[in-house]
Order: sequence, then C-alpha cells, then structure tokens
Amino acid sequence: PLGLGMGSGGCGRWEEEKKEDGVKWMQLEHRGPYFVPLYEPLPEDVQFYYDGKPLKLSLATEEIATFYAKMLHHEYTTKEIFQNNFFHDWRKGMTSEEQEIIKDLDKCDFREIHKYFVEQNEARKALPKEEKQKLKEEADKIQEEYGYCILDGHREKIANFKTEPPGLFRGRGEHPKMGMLKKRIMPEDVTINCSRDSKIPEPPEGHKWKEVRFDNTVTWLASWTENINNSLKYIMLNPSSKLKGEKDWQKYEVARRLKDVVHEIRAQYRRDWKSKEIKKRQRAVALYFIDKLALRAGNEKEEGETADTVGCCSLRVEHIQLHPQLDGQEHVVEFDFLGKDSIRYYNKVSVEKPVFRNLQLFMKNKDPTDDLFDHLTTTFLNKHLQHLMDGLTAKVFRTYNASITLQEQLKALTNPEDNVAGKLLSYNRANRAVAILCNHQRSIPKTFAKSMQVLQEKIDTKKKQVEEAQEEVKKAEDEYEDTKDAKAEANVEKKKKLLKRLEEQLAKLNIQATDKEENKQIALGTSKLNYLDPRISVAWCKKFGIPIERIYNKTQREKFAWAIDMAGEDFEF
DNA sequence: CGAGAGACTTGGAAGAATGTTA
DNA sequence: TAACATTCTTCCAAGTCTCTCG
Repeated sequence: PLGLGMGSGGCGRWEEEKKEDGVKWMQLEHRGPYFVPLYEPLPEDVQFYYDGKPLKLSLATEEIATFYAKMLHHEYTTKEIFQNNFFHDWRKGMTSEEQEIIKDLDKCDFREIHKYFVEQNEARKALPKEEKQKLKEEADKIQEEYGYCILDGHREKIANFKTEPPGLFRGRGEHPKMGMLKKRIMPEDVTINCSRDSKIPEPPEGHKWKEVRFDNTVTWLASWTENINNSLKYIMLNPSSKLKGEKDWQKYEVARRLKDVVHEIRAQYRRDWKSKEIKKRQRAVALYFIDKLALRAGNEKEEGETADTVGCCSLRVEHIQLHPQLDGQEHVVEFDFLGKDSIRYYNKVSVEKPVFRNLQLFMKNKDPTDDLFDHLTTTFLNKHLQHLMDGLTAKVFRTYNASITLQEQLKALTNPEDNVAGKLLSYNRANRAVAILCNHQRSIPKTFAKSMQVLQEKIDTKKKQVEEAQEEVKKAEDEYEDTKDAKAEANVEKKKKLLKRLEEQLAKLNIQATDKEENKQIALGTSKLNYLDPRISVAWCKKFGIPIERIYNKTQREKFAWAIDMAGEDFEF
C-alpha cells in the first residue's frame, strides 16, 4: 500500500533541492502507530493471594498487578518509593470492593503470577523452529506494514512505530516517580501528522484519532502525551533516513566551524575570568568547564519531579571541593556529582589559577546546596555562544571536543605496521579516550570476571603451545643439521610456519584481553553514535585498509551512509 | 522576560539474535 | 546441540535548546 522502496545508496541522495526555511518535507504518508495488543486475562488457575487467601481481581486491577508481578525480582520493587507509587496508582484503578480488601502491599502475594510469566517466557523460547519462524514472519509483516513511511518519494524506516505498552514507570537513579502507572495509549490519545493529500491513516476499528494535522515544519509522524511527566512522545524516523542523516551531517558541520573559532573563544573566556561583572565571570568559568571537561549545559529542572542530577550551569557548591594543593598538583578541583541518567561524574582536575580564585569567590558565604553559578542560566550562556558563532550552543563543544579527540588519538595511536587487529585496538583506544572524556560509563557486565578468566586461560594454553612449537622448530633444525636432506628441510619450514601462526594467535588474544580490560566500565556506543563525526572513522578505514564492517555494524553503516558515501581517506575534521 | 510547551538528540539497560564452546 | 557469551537491536527515559505566550 505504501508503494515500492527506493532502496538506500544511489548517487545524489545527500544533495537534493533546498526547502523553504523551517519546512522539513513536502510529502509524508504512513500508517499511523501500531498499537500493542490489549491485555489478556490470566488463566483461571493462576491466582493472586491477599493475606494468604486467593482473591479474584477485576480485569483492570489484575492487569496492573501483572506489571508488578513481572518485576517481582527486580531491584526496583525493593525500593520504598517504587512500592508506594505503585500501590497508590494500583489502588486508584481498583473497584471499591477491592479497595476495601487490599490495603497493604506486604500482604499481596504476586508469586504465582510471576511464575506464570517466567514459564510463558521459557515456553516461548522452547517453541519448535517452525513456530518461531511463524512468529517471526508475523512480526516482519507488522514491520513491513507499519514500520515504513513515504517521505518526499523515499520509503523510509520509522524508528519507533509501536506505541509504548502500559507498565510501571522505571526512572533512573532516585526518581521520585518510579513505580507509577504508565497508562495504555489509545488512538484517542494520538495526534497524527502527515501530508494533506496523502492517504490518511485509519484508526483501529471503532476508534478515532485525537487529531490529524498537516504540519510540514516538524519531522514527527505521530505524538501523544504520556501521563508520568505530562510530556510529549513522538514517532519519528529511523537514523538511517535521509532526514535524520542530513541533520546529523549538519551537526558535525557546525562542530567543524567551531574548530576555526575555538582559539578566539578560549582567549575570550580567559579574558572574561577577570571581568568586573560577576555574571560574565561565572559564564566564563562555566564555559571553561564545558570546553575542558565536556560537561553538559545543565538546564534547570523542576525540583521533586525528577532525580536530582546536574550539569555545568546547575552545579551546586556541594558538588565541588577545592584543593590548593593535591597529589603534587596545584589548584585542583574535585568534582563529584550525578549527571544525566544519574551517572556519577567524579574527577580531579588541576585548573588555571584565575579559575580557582573565581571558584573560591563563587563559593564564598554559600550553603552547600546553593548554586555554584547563581548568576548564570543556560539561556544566558547560549545567547552568548550564539553571538560568538552562528549555531553555537553548549552541546557543540561536546561534539567538537569528542570528534577532534578521536582524530588526534587516531593519528597518535595508529601504527601502519600493525596488523588489522592491532589497528582496531588503536581505534578502540581512541574511541575510549572520547568515551572517558564524555563520561560514558556502563555497569560492569555480570559475566565480566568469569569471561576474563576464560580468556586468560586461553592465553596461557596458547603460550604453552607457542613454547612447544619453538622446541619443535629447534628439533627440526637439529635434524636438518645432521641429515641435510630435503625432507628435513621441508619439515623445518613447516614447523616454523606453525610457530608463526601460533604466535599470531597469541598476539591476537593478548590484544583482545587488553581491549576487554580497558573497556570494563566504559560504554563506547554513545560516543560512536552521537559524538564522533563518522567521516573521521571512514577516512581512517580507507587510509589503513580496514573494512568498514570492522568498526560499524549494519545499523551503524545505515545511519552513517552519508559519511561512507562522501568521506575520502584524506578527510580532515 | 520567564515559564512552560514542544521538538528533537542523547543515554544506558534490557531483550533478542547470533556466535562459540563443551 | 544445549548452554553460555557476545553483539545487535529495541526500548524509552532524560537530556538540550527553541519557541510561544502572557
């Protein structure tokens, strides 16, 4: 129904006619969101117990109970806030009779329901091949039908074409709303956006859309308001789409423009450290942090609505400690705060003396919970940046510093003499330098210690094999020494070849172990996907003859198709 | 101009698919 | 070929930044 795909690739895809200012598309046609299936009641023999006695729940109450039951062994359910929020919202959904009975969460027994879902999961996994195949085909059919749209004549993949299922809200960190009920999205909640003359998507049988609009100044296909934070959610295009790709390209072009003026900007904020206006001084110190440490801007947040996290402009006095002297360094600032997603930022940095002096000044006569930059807002900072360079905002510094770091590190670390594995280690190390700069962390994988041990054992085994092979070579050589016959000579060659192969394998394993260890707590994905100009990587691959598949998987290659298309080996960020 | 709405990017974790090993 | 580990993909929360409105 949506017509034939145009495929990706093809020349000229990244340069098409200019659109009017603010206009994002001329044609947009799609099927609307795919609605997740409605709730299916539990079988009769799967029971909920209250105070030790089975209790048959109404459909709505049962559905909410299953949300909790599914998470029963998750750490979330041990948290008091989670329990309270859940219980509060659950009770709101109960009939008055149920409300009369169910008054204490501790008396609720979800274990049988939990067990049921665990078994369902296992049953699904144990399904025969053909059954699995059938399910796969059904999913593919939905993907085919709802997963694509037509935008300006191109068939484009949609990122999230399904509505989010109802469930319990899982915030990150100490989120005050964790455990609250996330409501089911109905067609009546959904606003559709498409082009006026397109085939307007049909709402599901018996339903209607909240609204249909024809706004080509935005890129979303559908939207709804979620009930936890009362904010909008959107259905948008996949990163592989032309629309997103061009935006991505543009982002890196802005960052490249910063490269030309960054020296001047740095000189200016150094001058501003001495400004008579406190506001300017705070701005200059904050900008120094944003530039040097790749901190996020740090918008103000509504207190009590979200986890207590901060960025640069929202740092509080309690988040830094000043050490005139520390570990042989001067003017050390010790940062310790929770950033985005409640990821801890901990860093000790030696700063320039005027910065240190200014910080002392900003902290004077303040409580720990007072804002460090009390005269500064992100709006004020960004206004200033906009004035320094068209399109410049705080986040551009993160993009710029990330990309320039990758480029420099690749230059410094890549040894042309290395084999592919060695070069890839260098690439990962360059990537890692960026991830560390941006504080992209992950929790240590559960199996880390074990798999590290397995790898170490492999290395030990391989070492022994290498030693044995060395002796074999020696033996063969001795024999050749004695006999001087052709057969013995051939044998020497054979043993040497074997040794060489084993040594290579050992080297590869050692590289693997190094890479793994260094990567223990570092998440490379975010920087790779969002901060590193892909043209740097493409150029590096071309220059050193590394196949692009070794650094980008299929999804990443699709997202970065524009860069793979356009970057030559001499690309400079 | 300041708060809130809106649109879009960025983020780690969980779940699914795939690869490897005993 | 089952069990386990690794990689890929999906999920959806949480940021940034601009725009709008009183």
